[in-house]
Amino acid sequence: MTIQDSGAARPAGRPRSEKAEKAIIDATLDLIGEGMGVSELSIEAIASRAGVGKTTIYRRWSNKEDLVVDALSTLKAPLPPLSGTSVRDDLISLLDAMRREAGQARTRCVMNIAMSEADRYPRLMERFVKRAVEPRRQALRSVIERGVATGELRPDLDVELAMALFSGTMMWQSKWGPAGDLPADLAERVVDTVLLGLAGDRVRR
Amino acid sequence: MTIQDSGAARPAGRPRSEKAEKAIIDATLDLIGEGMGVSELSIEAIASRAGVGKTTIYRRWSNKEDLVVDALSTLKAPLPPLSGTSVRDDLISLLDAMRREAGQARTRCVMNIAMSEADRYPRLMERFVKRAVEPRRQALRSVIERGVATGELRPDLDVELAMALFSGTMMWQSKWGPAGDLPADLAERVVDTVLLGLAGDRVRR
DNA sequence: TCGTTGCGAAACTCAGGCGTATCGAAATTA
DNA sequence: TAATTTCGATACGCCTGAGTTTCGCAACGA
Repeated sequence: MTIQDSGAARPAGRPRSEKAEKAIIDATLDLIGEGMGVSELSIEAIASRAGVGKTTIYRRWSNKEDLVVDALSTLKAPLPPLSGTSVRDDLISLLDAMRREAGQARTRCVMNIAMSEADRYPRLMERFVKRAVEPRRQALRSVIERGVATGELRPDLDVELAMALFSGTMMWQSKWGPAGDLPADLAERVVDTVLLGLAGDRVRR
Repeated sequence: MTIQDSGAARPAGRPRSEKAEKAIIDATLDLIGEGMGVSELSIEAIASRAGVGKTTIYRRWSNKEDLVVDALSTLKAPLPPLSGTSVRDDLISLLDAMRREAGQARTRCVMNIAMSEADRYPRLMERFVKRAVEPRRQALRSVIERGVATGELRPDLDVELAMALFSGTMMWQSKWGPAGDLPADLAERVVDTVLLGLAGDRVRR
């Protein structure tokens, strides 16, 4: 029985530095947050930014894509708590979380990569979608389906189309809307506009 | 008075080949259409694809960005004719044009570049927005404003928000929607859903 | 015919980045 | 203390691609 016996036997030699590992991931996300695409990222720049030798990177990841996959996987997707009192309130909570995230440069840059480099790096996207996109999509779907069930939303509603309405509008605003932060009441205005419809009660088909 | 005196005096020597120029632009757009980002594009690949020497490129453009700016500037933005009979019909025409364009690989790749590389290549984007985005945006705005004026749309409608609703939804569908072509009736369904609202006549605020 | 300019092809220099190897120092186990 | 492994730093060979130069030929005006 040695002093250290937690789980697998610790191999001889100097242990790997967790600090270095974290610095590498952080440097990668930093550079992505400065607008670099995956192809512009260089291992040398990451090593330099992290204050680390290239060896330390290659000892852990065999190439750039593996590193980026891991780096993006660390991005959490903390969803806002939903009150559940009304569909309108929950939708506003979800969309307002999107609005706040769209104010962060890093989030915007990651979304850029997701939007444009999905075809070139399928492994990367697969994990990113599973980790970051799917939970949000599922939350939005649940709220909308509940609305249909409770009668707050039309019974014949196309749920997928409704999801595209909300997500697409917020995405569009963050990309092509007014520069700087999105207005604080944007989520509420989007939700009310979508729920009520552009025609108000003028159109009956 | 010489034989040739049309406008500026023709300089001595072999004239530049318009065919080569066209081949260079086409090759550039081809490569973009195959999913290449601006930074992945190489002058060598363009020259090779165009069947042209690098000299012939550098004689016309001083660097890659200038070439890409010119190449994207040649993309026309033919807007669909609008019947003007109803706002609903015109909206469907506009959105259906978006849907059809989203089916072309080249259009999707150009949009990818527009979405993700705007910050890195501001000159490129400035011209592209002016040439391709602005006309569509203006057409959509006109239709919506007309709808407000005629009473087909709510008088208190936020026009910019409405535009984001339509554009963002179509964009979202083309990027994250079902693989392959978008369904033929998508534009109509989006327009009717947005006009009527998700709540139907259930919500009065 | 002669001078000029454009053509494609090829060779060139230069910069940057990849992935590997080697170094002495540091951290750990035995 | 000895053996082992990682550390950051640095150098290395290699490749890609930018932008330039040179070459022999082609297309034009005079």
